[in-house]
Amino acid sequence: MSGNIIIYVNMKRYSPSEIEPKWQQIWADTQLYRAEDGDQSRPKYYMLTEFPYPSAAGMHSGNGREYVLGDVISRYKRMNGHNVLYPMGWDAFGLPAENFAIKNKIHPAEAVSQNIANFKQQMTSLGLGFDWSREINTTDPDYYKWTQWLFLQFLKAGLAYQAEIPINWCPKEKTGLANEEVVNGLHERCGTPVEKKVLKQWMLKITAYADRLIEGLKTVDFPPRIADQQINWIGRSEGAEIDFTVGGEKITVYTTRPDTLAGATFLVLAPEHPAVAKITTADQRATVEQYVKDAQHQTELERQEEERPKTGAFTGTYAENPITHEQMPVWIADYVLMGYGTAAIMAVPAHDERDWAFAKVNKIDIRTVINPVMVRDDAKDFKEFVKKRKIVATVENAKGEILTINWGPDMGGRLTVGGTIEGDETPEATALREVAEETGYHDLEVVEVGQETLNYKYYAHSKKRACEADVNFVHIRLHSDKRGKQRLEDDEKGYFKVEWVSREQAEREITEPLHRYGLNKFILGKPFTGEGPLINSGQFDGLSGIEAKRSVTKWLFDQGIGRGATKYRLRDWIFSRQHYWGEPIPVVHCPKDGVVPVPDDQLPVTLPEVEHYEPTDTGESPLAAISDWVNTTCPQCGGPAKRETDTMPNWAGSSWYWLRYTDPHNSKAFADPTKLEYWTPVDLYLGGMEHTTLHLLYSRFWNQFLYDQKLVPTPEPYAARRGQGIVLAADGRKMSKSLGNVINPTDIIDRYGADAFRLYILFMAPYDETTPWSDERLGGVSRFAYRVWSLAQDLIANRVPSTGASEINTGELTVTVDRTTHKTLKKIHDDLEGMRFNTMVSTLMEYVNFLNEPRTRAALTDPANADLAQRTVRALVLMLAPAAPHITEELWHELGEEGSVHIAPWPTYDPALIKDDVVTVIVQINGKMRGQLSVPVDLTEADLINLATAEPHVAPYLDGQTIARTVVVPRKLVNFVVR
RNA sequence: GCGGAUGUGGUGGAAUGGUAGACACGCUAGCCUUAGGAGCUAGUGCCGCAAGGCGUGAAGGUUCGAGUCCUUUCAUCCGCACCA
Repeated sequence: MSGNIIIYVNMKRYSPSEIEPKWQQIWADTQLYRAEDGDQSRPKYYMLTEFPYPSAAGMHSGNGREYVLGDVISRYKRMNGHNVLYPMGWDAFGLPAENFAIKNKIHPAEAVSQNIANFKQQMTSLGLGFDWSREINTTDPDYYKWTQWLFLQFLKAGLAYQAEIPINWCPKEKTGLANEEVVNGLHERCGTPVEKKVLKQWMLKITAYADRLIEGLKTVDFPPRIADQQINWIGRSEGAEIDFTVGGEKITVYTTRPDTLAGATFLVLAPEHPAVAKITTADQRATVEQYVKDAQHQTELERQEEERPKTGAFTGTYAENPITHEQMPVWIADYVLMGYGTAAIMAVPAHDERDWAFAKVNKIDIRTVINPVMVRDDAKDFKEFVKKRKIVATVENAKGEILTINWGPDMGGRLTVGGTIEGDETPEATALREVAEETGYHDLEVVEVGQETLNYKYYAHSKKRACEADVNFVHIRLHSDKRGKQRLEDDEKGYFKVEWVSREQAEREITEPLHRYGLNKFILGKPFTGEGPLINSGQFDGLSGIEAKRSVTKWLFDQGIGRGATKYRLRDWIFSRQHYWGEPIPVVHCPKDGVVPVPDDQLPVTLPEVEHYEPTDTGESPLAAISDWVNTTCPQCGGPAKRETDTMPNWAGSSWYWLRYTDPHNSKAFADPTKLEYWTPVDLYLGGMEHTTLHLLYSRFWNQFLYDQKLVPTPEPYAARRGQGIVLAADGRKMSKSLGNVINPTDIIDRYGADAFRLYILFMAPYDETTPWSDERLGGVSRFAYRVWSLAQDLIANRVPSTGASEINTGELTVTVDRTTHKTLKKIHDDLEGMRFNTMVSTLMEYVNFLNEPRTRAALTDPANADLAQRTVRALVLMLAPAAPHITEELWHELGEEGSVHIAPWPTYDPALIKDDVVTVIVQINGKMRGQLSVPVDLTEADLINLATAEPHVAPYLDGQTIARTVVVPRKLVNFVVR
């Protein structure tokens, strides 16, 4: 290999800092990445990555990963003959720009344009192939004119409305927030605890599309975690609304469990429920008003505290349970939320944990209406059961400890007291008897006998038969420690220990389902929330599950006091912000005509030039202070009127931006229908997981609405969505300015070049995994780029075939090189199609390592093999082009090509060429690898077995053994099963 | 609590049910030199001098054969969460 040194010395050096800017300039000048509208000669491919908010900090490596992935796919698709649209733009409205402007005393637009220039430069230096002729900016009046126009379509369709509602208010940024922007009671952007404030807000009726947003997911290719998260967020639930008459007022409650209606022993309204004042009796008024006041002053954060005791206030009024005809007190409590369902519930303490806790605190009746049914796995397949009657007794002493019988780990573990009901004994009597017999304690008091009978099917292994037990539960308290002799059966003596354990220990260790049920019911406050046959429910007794729900709902409907109902967790989208730097909501308030949309020919409603952008304390937008702007004339009657001063949230511009890319300069429409028809839907949308329930949901909503308005051609905007993983800092923590562990793409490019950065991004992990950055591993990938360069230089130089000379290297090696090339072509193709970029890079590394093996490299640099060298280096350059566009473009031109490698056709593999004629077959004994054979592919099975039997490592294992079975997988393995 | 995902060397990560650890990083030893953030050679899952044995969070199961399929379980991460 000493010859290499000479080659290195004479070789043109690989210098990313020289070739990368050179090609970036040429690509820009030649508009290499320009997408052609309406080109029917090739399939279109719309590759979309989320446009960034152009912050002052510049691009971070998270953006970098996303755009590099999109770029690689774009380039691959383009080389495969697609008309690729890969656009980029700026989502530049929003508070950071406003805050930056306030701080630095410049106009937000100015701050934005500085940041954009910086971003664009960074993107270019990464070699990202965006079609810049389609660049958009949400803060450009030519763009937000159409954001406003689209908003007016919602308004005209009745899906935009104003409502006086308590909203999430951020006291620091002085603006209202969408529910999606509140995380754990804090504003997700600035971390300030969110308060409630009642304001008149513009709302978009996204809930009207709740079902469609769920259904639409079935028609698109989203990863399950994204689809599930959206479904979860929408939170569809089915149940019933039930009307109650309370003090002359009709109160409607929502429940998912109409089957438990007979178990409802009280009603609870949210403190903000409009009927509260009307139904409260005079003597309760002071208490109720105080409670409502307290609830108002709580922040979201306080309201979400864990293990918060259930508080509430009694209104003094009662409602009647329609099944039991019993009187149910009506309470208010903050565990019932204003925003969900009907803000009123029927409380069923026996079958709901929260209601149970509330009933306990406030001493309200608990009425059990379900007999639980449990089937242990081992009894599933049996038809016949031996019937039994049993009790489980949960015994508590004065210290709150639980009486347990410890059978030890192998004999059933820790239990409470259980036993069989004999003759016509009552459950209560059985429980007292069993406790005394098994533990000796006899000074006992029965606290409660459960109303339910649990049906339990199980297989008794000791007796080898399937049993069905009807079980009653008894809660017993120990009066004193007085203890007599245990009276035990012979098979019990000495096998268990009687032990008192703490509540916590009992919760950990008692796992047997029946004993656990008693513990949950009496001690832990976890009532049974499953389904089973109804009891204590009059005419509905015996019905269970769906059947019970349906019967009760139908009965309610027939009585005229209820109906089936579907509710969603999703709330309508609060679309108002009280800030300067956003799209003005394009309506005018006229004292005569009310809310009047600004006519299309007067759009856009542009932001006025102002001195101050600071938000106000009143909850009014700063625009309200600009009287020149606010005071206008009514488009309908021409009289004096005022402009709406709220602006749109920063999600508005991104709710339709992918549509604008198809026709970014259109001044007559948000986009030409034929261009929309050609380009949409987006074929692949790559973005961050954090947008799943925000931008991704909002933009699907807009698109579905626009589809209904016949303004866009497809119901779903994105045919496929993928989320890239987060790039962590080298220390495994999230990158953050405060930790000082941020990787700046520009630094990496300066040191290693864009191609190395891109290759490392692809190589570091599967694209959707969160993974730490590593400078060391980046160095490894950078060395790979150098190896490619030096290899390619050698091969390119070997371009003149020697005339007449016989090939020094045998034809066999030529075949091997070509075969490896074509195998690699296939693998790279498969990996790109499957988005397995990490293995794509490692496959290329293996390929280069193979070509660099002394024997191969010597052959490839031999003038006799000039043709082989040329086709090999061309294949390498083409395969590497999407990942490393600069080095490959440079080499492509050194190969004598005029055009760009990025519009060269993607190399295809020849299936005939990748077939091996010799394969390695492994030989196993009982599934363990013992030897290998190198054999011709077409060897007969009999010959293969013969060879395998004789293999030196294998033969000793077969000596004197009987071969019970021989498994042969052609071209793969032989497995001898011996006894 | 609900929903989703993930567990493989010192590290990032490879493995259509068929040789576990590809490709890299790091490390060890050696070579070379224009002394570099370089390059080259060899080695590197664990135990063992070796033969060999053991190894994919844990325990069962299916199979000729399991990292991969099934059951149970533990741990970690992400999202939601008083949603009736």
